[in-house]
Amino acid sequence: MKLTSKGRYAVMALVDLARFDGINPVSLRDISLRQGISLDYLEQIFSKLKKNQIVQSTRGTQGGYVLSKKPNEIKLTNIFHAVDEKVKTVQCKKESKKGCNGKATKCSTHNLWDELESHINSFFEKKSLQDLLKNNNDQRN
Amino acid sequence: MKLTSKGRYAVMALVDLARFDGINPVSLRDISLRQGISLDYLEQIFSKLKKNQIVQSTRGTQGGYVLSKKPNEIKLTNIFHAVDEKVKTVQCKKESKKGCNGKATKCSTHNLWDELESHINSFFEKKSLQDLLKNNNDQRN
DNA sequence: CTATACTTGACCATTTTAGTCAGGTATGTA
DNA sequence: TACATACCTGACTAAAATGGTCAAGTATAG
Repeated sequence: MKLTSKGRYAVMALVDLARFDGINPVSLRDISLRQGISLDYLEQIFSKLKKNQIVQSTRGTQGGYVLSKKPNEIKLTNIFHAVDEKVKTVQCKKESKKGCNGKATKCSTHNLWDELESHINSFFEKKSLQDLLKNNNDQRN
Repeated sequence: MKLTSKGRYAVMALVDLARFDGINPVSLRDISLRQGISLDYLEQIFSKLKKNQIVQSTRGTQGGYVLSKKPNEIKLTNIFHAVDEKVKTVQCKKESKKGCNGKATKCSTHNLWDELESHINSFFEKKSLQDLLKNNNDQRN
């Protein structure tokens, strides 16, 4: 099991965005430099965040991104969901109504993954961007 | 995030092993047929399970595998650990004592993954093979 | 002695990941 | 209006992980 970088980068970038929120929107270039994430990759990620109404963009000189909501209203679930970071436990290849993999019954581990998914999702439901900010006030880059 | 098949197969095979535990050890060939898992792949998996003292093997005709402990003593943690199924949250590429990725401080998501790991592991700590058997008494293949 | 079963290690096709690259479009400012 | 800045889109790709296969054994019960 693993978490991919895309989800981690999304969270890092949003924390950065929240922290440097001010008069002007924050440009991806700045985030790229501060967080050490490729600009091109950030654009891919922010494109998805925008589609999911987590951030808003302003074009033109001095443009950039702003959070759509307050940090405490943005749950990690929202972020991961936005960047297609799925908590996908290994599914049975062919799942029918009755069973898995062409068998007549469900495989013995079927319920297990369902439970695990709930368990993990509940973790991400509880955590908001605000929670991460609290722990990192002293970190400016 | 995802769980790989190896861990799932290991659990499925052990559930099968526990269920068909009898006078003779259970051969991998039987498990392979019942669970629809490639024999060669099962051998890889059981080699690791054996090294971690989760199963014991008997060679020769009518040989096979047996659980080393009772089903309620085998936690899922043990199984996943044995087959190298790590709950690896994405680590920072270069983590030093003070910071990540060559920076002076820890990255903003660092603690998050640690917490998540604990959260997931606690789930696997609670579940034993016995728990899975209970839910699947009616499933004979 | 031989069939069965475990053991080991090399190998590989496919998929996913983590980006890069190229070529846009939109807009604030001078 | 020009132009620099910033967002936007989609195609492409090297490297790693995944999910196995294949070959060649060794050990032992009967």
